[in-house]
Amino acid sequence: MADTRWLDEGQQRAWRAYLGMQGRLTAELNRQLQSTSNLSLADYDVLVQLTDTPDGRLRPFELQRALGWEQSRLSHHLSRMQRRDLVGREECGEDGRGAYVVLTDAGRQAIADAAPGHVEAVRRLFFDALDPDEVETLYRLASAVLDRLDAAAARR
Amino acid sequence: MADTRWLDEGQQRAWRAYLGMQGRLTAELNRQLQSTSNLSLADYDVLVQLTDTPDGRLRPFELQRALGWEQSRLSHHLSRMQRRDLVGREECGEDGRGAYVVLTDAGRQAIADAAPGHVEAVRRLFFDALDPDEVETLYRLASAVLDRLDAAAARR
DNA sequence: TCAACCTACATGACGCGTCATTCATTCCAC
DNA sequence: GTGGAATGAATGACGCGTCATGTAGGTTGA
Repeated sequence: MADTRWLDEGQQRAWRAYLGMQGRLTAELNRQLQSTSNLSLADYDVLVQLTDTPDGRLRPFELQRALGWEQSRLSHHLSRMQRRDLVGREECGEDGRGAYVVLTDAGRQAIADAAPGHVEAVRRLFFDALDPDEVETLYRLASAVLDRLDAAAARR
Repeated sequence: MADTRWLDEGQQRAWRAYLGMQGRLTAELNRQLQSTSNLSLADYDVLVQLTDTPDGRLRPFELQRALGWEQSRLSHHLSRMQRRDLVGREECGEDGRGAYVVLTDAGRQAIADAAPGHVEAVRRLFFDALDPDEVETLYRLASAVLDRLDAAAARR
Protein backbone atom coordinates (compact mmCIF):
# COMPACT_ATOMS: atom_id res chain seq x y z
CA MET A 1 0.00 0.00 0.00
CA ALA A 2 2.91 2.29 -0.78
CA ASP A 3 0.87 4.24 -3.32
CA THR A 4 -1.86 5.55 -1.05
CA ARG A 5 -3.85 8.34 -2.61
CA TRP A 6 -4.11 10.91 0.16
CA LEU A 7 -6.81 13.55 0.36
CA ASP A 8 -6.25 16.76 -1.54
CA GLU A 9 -6.19 20.18 0.09
CA GLY A 10 -9.91 20.87 -0.24
CA GLN A 11 -10.89 17.42 0.91
CA GLN A 12 -8.64 17.69 3.92
CA ARG A 13 -10.10 20.91 5.19
CA ALA A 14 -13.65 19.77 4.42
CA TRP A 15 -13.06 16.52 6.31
CA ARG A 16 -11.52 18.27 9.28
CA ALA A 17 -14.35 20.78 9.43
CA TYR A 18 -16.93 18.03 9.10
CA LEU A 19 -15.38 15.97 11.89
CA GLY A 20 -15.20 18.98 14.15
CA MET A 21 -18.77 19.99 13.49
CA GLN A 22 -20.05 16.46 13.83
CA GLY A 23 -18.48 15.77 17.18
CA ARG A 24 -19.24 19.06 18.78
CA LEU A 25 -22.77 19.38 17.43
CA THR A 26 -23.69 15.92 18.65
CA ALA A 27 -22.20 16.64 22.05
CA GLU A 28 -23.99 19.95 22.33
CA LEU A 29 -27.38 18.61 21.29
CA ASN A 30 -26.94 15.74 23.71
CA ARG A 31 -26.14 18.13 26.50
CA GLN A 32 -29.16 20.26 25.75
CA LEU A 33 -31.54 17.31 25.67
CA GLN A 34 -30.01 15.71 28.72
CA SER A 35 -30.03 18.78 30.90
CA THR A 36 -33.49 20.02 29.99
CA SER A 37 -35.36 16.75 29.49
CA ASN A 38 -33.22 13.98 30.95
CA LEU A 39 -33.20 12.25 27.56
CA SER A 40 -30.29 11.32 25.32
CA LEU A 41 -30.33 11.80 21.56
CA ALA A 42 -30.70 8.05 21.26
CA ASP A 43 -33.74 8.05 23.55
CA TYR A 44 -35.20 10.84 21.47
CA ASP A 45 -34.76 8.95 18.20
CA VAL A 46 -36.41 5.84 19.58
CA LEU A 47 -39.32 7.82 20.97
CA VAL A 48 -39.80 9.63 17.66
CA GLN A 49 -40.11 6.34 15.81
CA LEU A 50 -42.65 4.99 18.26
CA THR A 51 -44.63 8.20 18.24
CA ASP A 52 -44.81 8.03 14.46
CA THR A 53 -46.78 4.79 14.55
CA PRO A 54 -50.54 4.85 15.16
CA ASP A 55 -50.49 2.66 18.26
CA GLY A 56 -47.01 3.49 19.59
CA ARG A 57 -45.92 -0.10 19.14
CA LEU A 58 -43.19 -1.63 16.98
CA ARG A 59 -41.25 -4.82 16.61
CA PRO A 60 -37.59 -4.34 17.58
CA PHE A 61 -36.40 -5.32 14.12
CA GLU A 62 -38.59 -2.61 12.59
CA LEU A 63 -37.12 -0.06 14.96
CA GLN A 64 -33.70 -1.34 14.08
CA ARG A 65 -34.16 -0.71 10.39
CA ALA A 66 -35.79 2.65 10.90
CA LEU A 67 -32.92 3.82 13.09
CA GLY A 68 -30.08 2.08 11.26
CA TRP A 69 -28.75 0.74 14.54
CA GLU A 70 -27.03 -2.49 15.38
CA GLN A 71 -29.29 -5.07 16.88
CA SER A 72 -27.49 -5.37 20.19
CA ARG A 73 -27.30 -1.64 20.62
CA LEU A 74 -31.04 -1.41 20.26
CA SER A 75 -31.62 -4.27 22.63
CA HIS A 76 -29.40 -2.74 25.30
CA HIS A 77 -30.92 0.65 24.80
CA LEU A 78 -34.46 -0.62 25.08
CA SER A 79 -33.55 -2.33 28.34
CA ARG A 80 -32.27 0.93 29.72
CA MET A 81 -35.33 2.81 28.53
CA GLN A 82 -37.58 0.15 30.00
CA ARG A 83 -35.85 0.55 33.35
CA ARG A 84 -36.75 4.23 33.21
CA ASP A 85 -40.31 3.42 32.20
CA LEU A 86 -40.11 5.17 28.83
CA VAL A 87 -41.05 2.04 26.92
CA GLY A 88 -42.47 -1.38 27.75
CA ARG A 89 -42.01 -4.81 26.24
CA GLU A 90 -44.87 -7.09 25.30
CA GLU A 91 -45.06 -10.56 23.87
CA CYS A 92 -45.78 -11.02 20.21
CA GLY A 93 -48.53 -13.45 19.32
CA GLU A 94 -47.76 -13.89 15.63
CA ASP A 95 -44.12 -14.79 16.18
CA GLY A 96 -42.98 -16.65 19.26
CA ARG A 97 -39.43 -15.35 18.92
CA GLY A 98 -40.51 -11.76 18.65
CA ALA A 99 -41.63 -8.98 20.94
CA TYR A 100 -43.28 -5.60 20.83
CA VAL A 101 -41.84 -2.38 22.09
CA VAL A 102 -44.59 -0.14 23.40
CA LEU A 103 -44.52 3.55 24.18
CA THR A 104 -45.58 4.18 27.78
CA ASP A 105 -47.54 7.23 28.90
CA ALA A 106 -44.39 8.52 30.53
CA GLY A 107 -42.52 8.05 27.26
CA ARG A 108 -45.17 9.87 25.31
CA GLN A 109 -45.07 12.70 27.81
CA ALA A 110 -41.29 12.83 27.81
CA ILE A 111 -40.93 13.37 24.10
CA ALA A 112 -43.80 15.84 23.96
CA ASP A 113 -41.98 17.88 26.60
CA ALA A 114 -38.58 17.54 24.98
CA ALA A 115 -39.41 18.16 21.33
CA PRO A 116 -39.81 21.96 21.27
CA GLY A 117 -36.51 22.64 23.02
CA HIS A 118 -34.68 20.11 20.89
CA VAL A 119 -36.00 21.45 17.60
CA GLU A 120 -35.16 24.91 18.79
CA ALA A 121 -31.57 23.84 19.49
CA VAL A 122 -31.24 22.14 16.11
CA ARG A 123 -32.47 25.28 14.45
CA ARG A 124 -30.30 27.61 16.47
CA LEU A 125 -27.06 25.62 16.25
CA PHE A 126 -27.47 24.28 12.75
CA PHE A 127 -30.09 25.54 10.35
CA ASP A 128 -29.79 29.18 11.31
CA ALA A 129 -26.20 29.01 10.09
CA LEU A 130 -27.20 27.69 6.64
CA ASP A 131 -28.87 29.07 3.56
CA PRO A 132 -31.42 26.99 1.60
CA ASP A 133 -28.90 25.99 -1.05
CA GLU A 134 -26.61 24.56 1.55
CA VAL A 135 -29.47 22.62 3.10
CA GLU A 136 -30.35 21.17 -0.26
CA THR A 137 -26.75 20.24 -0.96
CA LEU A 138 -26.46 18.63 2.43
CA TYR A 139 -29.44 16.47 1.66
CA ARG A 140 -28.01 15.33 -1.68
CA LEU A 141 -24.59 14.76 -0.17
CA ALA A 142 -25.85 12.76 2.79
CA SER A 143 -28.11 10.67 0.58
CA ALA A 144 -25.23 9.84 -1.73
CA VAL A 145 -23.04 8.78 1.18
CA LEU A 146 -25.87 6.70 2.63
CA ASP A 147 -26.08 4.82 -0.64
CA ARG A 148 -22.39 4.08 -0.35
CA LEU A 149 -22.88 2.85 3.18
CA ASP A 150 -25.75 0.62 2.13
CA ALA A 151 -23.52 -0.89 -0.52
CA ALA A 152 -20.74 -1.42 2.02
CA ALA A 153 -23.16 -2.98 4.50
CA ALA A 154 -24.54 -5.32 1.85
CA ARG A 155 -21.01 -6.39 1.03
CA ARG A 156 -20.37 -7.35 4.66
CA MET B 1 -43.50 27.15 24.13
CA ALA B 2 -46.77 26.59 22.29
CA ASP B 3 -45.48 28.45 19.24
CA THR B 4 -42.56 26.22 18.39
CA ARG B 5 -41.26 26.79 14.89
CA TRP B 6 -40.81 23.29 13.53
CA LEU B 7 -38.48 22.39 10.70
CA ASP B 8 -39.82 22.73 7.19
CA GLU B 9 -39.99 19.88 4.72
CA GLY B 10 -36.54 20.39 3.23
CA GLN B 11 -34.90 20.85 6.60
CA GLN B 12 -36.54 17.71 7.95
CA ARG B 13 -35.28 15.48 5.22
CA ALA B 14 -31.83 17.07 5.25
CA TRP B 15 -31.62 16.58 8.99
CA ARG B 16 -32.74 12.97 8.84
CA ALA B 17 -30.28 12.22 6.06
CA TYR B 18 -27.48 13.95 7.93
CA LEU B 19 -28.19 12.04 11.13
CA GLY B 20 -28.32 8.77 9.29
CA MET B 21 -25.11 9.42 7.43
CA GLN B 22 -23.33 10.69 10.50
CA GLY B 23 -24.13 7.73 12.70
CA ARG B 24 -23.49 5.05 10.16
CA LEU B 25 -20.37 6.61 8.67
CA THR B 26 -18.78 7.01 12.08
CA ALA B 27 -19.68 3.44 12.98
CA GLU B 28 -18.30 2.09 9.74
CA LEU B 29 -15.04 4.01 9.91
CA ASN B 30 -14.62 2.92 13.49
CA ARG B 31 -15.15 -0.69 12.53
CA GLN B 32 -12.66 -0.49 9.72
CA LEU B 33 -9.99 1.12 11.88
CA GLN B 34 -10.64 -1.20 14.80
CA SER B 35 -10.58 -4.40 12.85
CA THR B 36 -7.56 -3.64 10.70
CA SER B 37 -5.42 -1.63 13.11
CA ASN B 38 -6.85 -2.12 16.59
CA LEU B 39 -7.29 1.64 16.89
CA SER B 40 -10.46 3.67 17.47
CA LEU B 41 -11.23 6.88 15.59
CA ALA B 42 -10.46 8.71 18.82
CA ASP B 43 -7.06 7.04 19.07
CA TYR B 44 -6.40 7.99 15.49
CA ASP B 45 -7.24 11.65 16.06
CA VAL B 46 -4.97 11.87 19.07
CA LEU B 47 -2.12 10.21 17.23
CA VAL B 48 -2.54 12.54 14.25
CA GLN B 49 -2.20 15.57 16.46
CA LEU B 50 0.92 14.24 18.13
CA THR B 51 2.45 13.23 14.81
CA ASP B 52 1.87 16.75 13.52
CA THR B 53 4.22 18.25 16.10
CA PRO B 54 7.99 18.18 15.53
CA ASP B 55 8.83 16.26 18.70
CA GLY B 56 5.62 14.26 19.13
CA ARG B 57 4.93 15.96 22.41
CA LEU B 58 2.02 18.17 23.50
CA ARG B 59 0.48 19.54 26.64
CA PRO B 60 -2.93 17.98 27.29
CA PHE B 61 -4.67 21.34 27.09
CA GLU B 62 -3.21 21.91 23.64
CA LEU B 63 -4.48 18.55 22.51
CA GLN B 64 -7.82 19.39 24.01
CA ARG B 65 -8.19 22.53 21.96
CA ALA B 66 -6.92 20.94 18.80
CA LEU B 67 -9.42 18.10 19.13
CA GLY B 68 -12.31 20.09 20.57
CA TRP B 69 -12.75 17.50 23.29
CA GLU B 70 -13.86 17.81 26.87
CA GLN B 71 -11.01 17.81 29.32
CA SER B 72 -12.05 14.69 31.19
CA ARG B 73 -12.64 12.76 28.02
CA LEU B 74 -9.11 13.48 26.94
CA SER B 75 -7.71 12.58 30.31
CA HIS B 76 -9.54 9.24 30.38
CA HIS B 77 -8.60 8.54 26.81
CA LEU B 78 -4.93 9.26 27.38
CA SER B 79 -4.96 6.89 30.32
CA ARG B 80 -6.34 4.14 28.15
CA MET B 81 -3.85 4.87 25.38
CA GLN B 82 -1.04 4.91 27.91
CA ARG B 83 -2.10 1.49 29.15
CA ARG B 84 -1.72 0.26 25.58
CA ASP B 85 1.64 1.98 25.26
CA LEU B 86 0.56 4.30 22.44
CA VAL B 87 1.48 7.42 24.39
CA GLY B 88 3.44 8.25 27.50
CA ARG B 89 3.12 10.95 30.11
CA GLU B 90 5.99 13.12 31.26
CA GLU B 91 6.32 15.84 33.83
CA CYS B 92 6.34 19.45 32.73
CA GLY B 93 9.13 21.61 33.98
CA GLU B 94 7.69 25.02 33.10
CA ASP B 95 4.38 24.45 34.86
CA GLY B 96 4.13 22.31 37.98
CA ARG B 97 0.44 21.61 37.36
CA GLY B 98 0.97 20.44 33.83
CA ALA B 99 2.21 17.42 31.99
CA TYR B 100 3.38 16.33 28.59
CA VAL B 101 1.83 13.68 26.40
CA VAL B 102 4.48 11.95 24.32
CA LEU B 103 4.12 9.73 21.31
CA THR B 104 5.78 6.37 21.87
CA ASP B 105 7.53 4.39 19.14
CA ALA B 106 4.63 1.96 19.20
CA GLY B 107 2.20 4.88 18.76
CA ARG B 108 4.17 6.24 15.84
CA GLN B 109 4.23 2.83 14.25
CA ALA B 110 0.52 2.25 14.88
CA ILE B 111 -0.64 5.36 13.06
CA ALA B 112 1.82 4.86 10.22
CA ASP B 113 0.31 1.42 9.71
CA ALA B 114 -3.28 2.57 10.08
CA ALA B 115 -3.28 5.73 7.98
CA PRO B 116 -3.38 4.31 4.45
CA GLY B 117 -6.33 2.03 5.13
CA HIS B 118 -8.21 4.72 6.97
CA VAL B 119 -7.74 7.34 4.28
CA GLU B 120 -8.79 4.76 1.74
CA ALA B 121 -11.99 4.08 3.68
CA VAL B 122 -12.75 7.79 4.02
CA ARG B 123 -12.30 8.21 0.32
CA ARG B 124 -14.30 5.15 -0.63
CA LEU B 125 -17.23 5.74 1.72
CA PHE B 126 -17.34 9.49 1.57
CA PHE B 127 -15.43 11.49 -1.00
CA ASP B 128 -15.99 9.14 -3.88
CA ALA B 129 -19.71 9.85 -3.47
CA LEU B 130 -19.26 13.62 -3.76
CA ASP B 131 -18.41 16.09 -6.48
CA PRO B 132 -16.05 19.03 -5.84
CA ASP B 133 -18.90 21.51 -5.43
CA GLU B 134 -20.43 19.41 -2.71
CA VAL B 135 -17.09 19.16 -0.93
CA GLU B 136 -16.70 22.92 -1.07
CA THR B 137 -20.23 23.46 0.23
CA LEU B 138 -19.62 20.98 3.01
CA TYR B 139 -16.59 22.95 4.10
CA ARG B 140 -18.50 26.24 4.16
CA LEU B 141 -21.44 24.67 5.91
CA ALA B 142 -19.38 22.96 8.59
CA SER B 143 -17.35 26.09 9.21
CA ALA B 144 -20.51 28.13 9.66
CA VAL B 145 -21.91 25.65 12.15
CA LEU B 146 -18.61 25.53 14.01
CA ASP B 147 -18.81 29.29 14.44
CA ARG B 148 -22.25 28.82 15.95
CA LEU B 149 -20.92 26.19 18.29
CA ASP B 150 -18.05 28.42 19.34
CA ALA B 151 -20.55 31.12 20.15
CA ALA B 152 -22.68 28.67 22.14
CA ALA B 153 -19.63 27.39 23.99
CA ALA B 154 -18.52 30.90 24.84
CA ARG B 155 -21.97 31.64 26.22
CA ARG B 156 -21.76 28.67 28.56
C1' DT C 1 -40.44 -35.59 10.05
C1' DC C 2 -36.49 -34.12 11.35
C1' DA C 3 -32.03 -32.10 10.68
C1' DA C 4 -29.89 -28.04 9.03
C1' DC C 5 -30.39 -23.49 8.77
C1' DC C 6 -32.09 -18.91 9.51
C1' DT C 7 -34.35 -15.17 12.20
C1' DA C 8 -35.59 -12.35 16.37
C1' DC C 9 -33.85 -11.07 20.37
C1' DA C 10 -31.00 -10.97 24.85
C1' DT C 11 -26.72 -10.75 27.49
C1' DG C 12 -21.85 -10.33 29.42
C1' DA C 13 -17.62 -8.08 28.91
C1' DC C 14 -15.23 -4.24 27.92
C1' DG C 15 -13.84 0.19 25.98
C1' DC C 16 -15.85 5.03 25.45
C1' DG C 17 -17.81 9.80 27.07
C1' DT C 18 -19.95 12.86 30.55
C1' DC C 19 -20.72 14.90 34.89
C1' DA C 20 -19.28 16.04 39.31
C1' DT C 21 -15.65 16.40 42.21
C1' DT C 22 -10.99 16.84 43.78
C1' DC C 23 -6.28 18.47 43.96
C1' DA C 24 -2.17 21.00 43.14
C1' DT C 25 -0.20 24.96 41.21
C1' DT C 26 -0.12 29.56 39.42
C1' DC C 27 -1.86 34.25 38.99
C1' DC C 28 -3.39 38.52 40.69
C1' DA C 29 -5.46 42.29 43.51
C1' DC C 30 -4.73 44.40 47.47
C1' DG D 1 3.17 38.60 50.73
C1' DT D 2 -1.07 36.64 51.04
C1' DG D 3 -5.77 35.17 50.34
C1' DG D 4 -8.85 34.13 46.63
C1' DA D 5 -9.75 33.08 41.99
C1' DA D 6 -8.36 30.76 37.94
C1' DT D 7 -5.91 27.01 35.53
C1' DG D 8 -4.16 22.17 34.38
C1' DA D 9 -5.17 17.78 35.17
C1' DA D 10 -6.94 13.19 37.32
C1' DT D 11 -10.62 10.20 38.96
C1' DG D 12 -15.05 7.63 40.31
C1' DA D 13 -19.60 6.68 38.92
C1' DC D 14 -22.57 5.69 35.50
C1' DG D 15 -24.91 5.47 31.02
C1' DC D 16 -23.67 4.26 26.05
C1' DG D 17 -22.05 1.10 21.94
C1' DT D 18 -19.72 -2.99 20.07
C1' DC D 19 -18.30 -7.63 19.70
C1' DA D 20 -18.98 -12.26 20.62
C1' DT D 21 -22.05 -15.42 22.03
C1' DG D 22 -26.32 -17.69 23.43
C1' DT D 23 -31.12 -19.23 22.90
C1' DA D 24 -35.64 -19.98 21.42
C1' DG D 25 -38.53 -20.23 17.77
C1' DG D 26 -39.43 -20.52 12.69
C1' DT D 27 -38.44 -22.44 7.82
C1' DT D 28 -37.02 -25.56 4.31
C1' DG D 29 -36.06 -29.59 1.86
C1' DA D 30 -34.85 -34.39 1.32
